[in-house]
Amino acid sequence: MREPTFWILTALATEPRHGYALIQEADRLSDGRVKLQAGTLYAALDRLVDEGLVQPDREEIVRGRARRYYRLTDDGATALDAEVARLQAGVNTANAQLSARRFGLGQATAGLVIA
Amino acid sequence: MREPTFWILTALATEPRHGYALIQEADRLSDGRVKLQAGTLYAALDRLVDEGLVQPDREEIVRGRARRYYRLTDDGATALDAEVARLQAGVNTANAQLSARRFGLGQATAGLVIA
DNA sequence: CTCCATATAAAGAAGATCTGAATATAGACG
DNA sequence: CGTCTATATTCAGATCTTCTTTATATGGAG
Repeated sequence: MREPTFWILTALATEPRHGYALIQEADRLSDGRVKLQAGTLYAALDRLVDEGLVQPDREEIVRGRARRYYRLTDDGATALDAEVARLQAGVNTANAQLSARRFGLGQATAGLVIA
Repeated sequence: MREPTFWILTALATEPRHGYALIQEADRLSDGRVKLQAGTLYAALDRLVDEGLVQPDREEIVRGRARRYYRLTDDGATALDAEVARLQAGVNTANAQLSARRFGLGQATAGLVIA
């Protein structure tokens, strides 16, 4: 699962949202780090609907513009759960490796003497 | 950063390794979940050297075959560190969203009465 | 003698994302 | 009154990484 997809599912986890709202929610949830591109978003939504991770929810017309709402399916929540576990495992492994690296290189600290 | 790249940097964090050893190390570190493809690996190594995250270390000839070792640069370690922090932030956010979802849906537990 | 593990390389396809532009309307600002 | 910005979706084309497949080479196991 790629990052934009991950953030779309994450943003949809709490409640149904329409495309444009997802762009803002991903931005908010990530403290401004994730800027979903419109092209990426709508293509990903179509794909996620095909895969059954997301479902069309309802459609509203606000100020002449259609808002198409999507919601996370149970399969989608399960997939996001699995992805989170996978990512956490990778993060833990990388942290352990980086710690070992620092241990190997930072030999000065091992010889630190309290004077 | 994509996953194969992430695992290459993670596997290189502790000591220099050659390509084939990286395939095995990524497999081991991920408990068999990550199978680096040879095509992916060697292409990624070239790219990472270009980007300065990895450096050629030394070359050995074992049983007529060349082993080209690579090691993680300080920039590479910094990049992996940053990636780990980024991933952890995403994981935390997704977990919070998934918890909120469960809270919203699993209303039965809120009304649980000790009889 | 063939199969398997070791070790790297390179070409072509696949697939998600990115870039940029198009379309449409309401409200704000000057 | 006209322009700019925010809202909202769509599409075409490019990019980039990864995947697949194939090729090459050799030592050891069966």
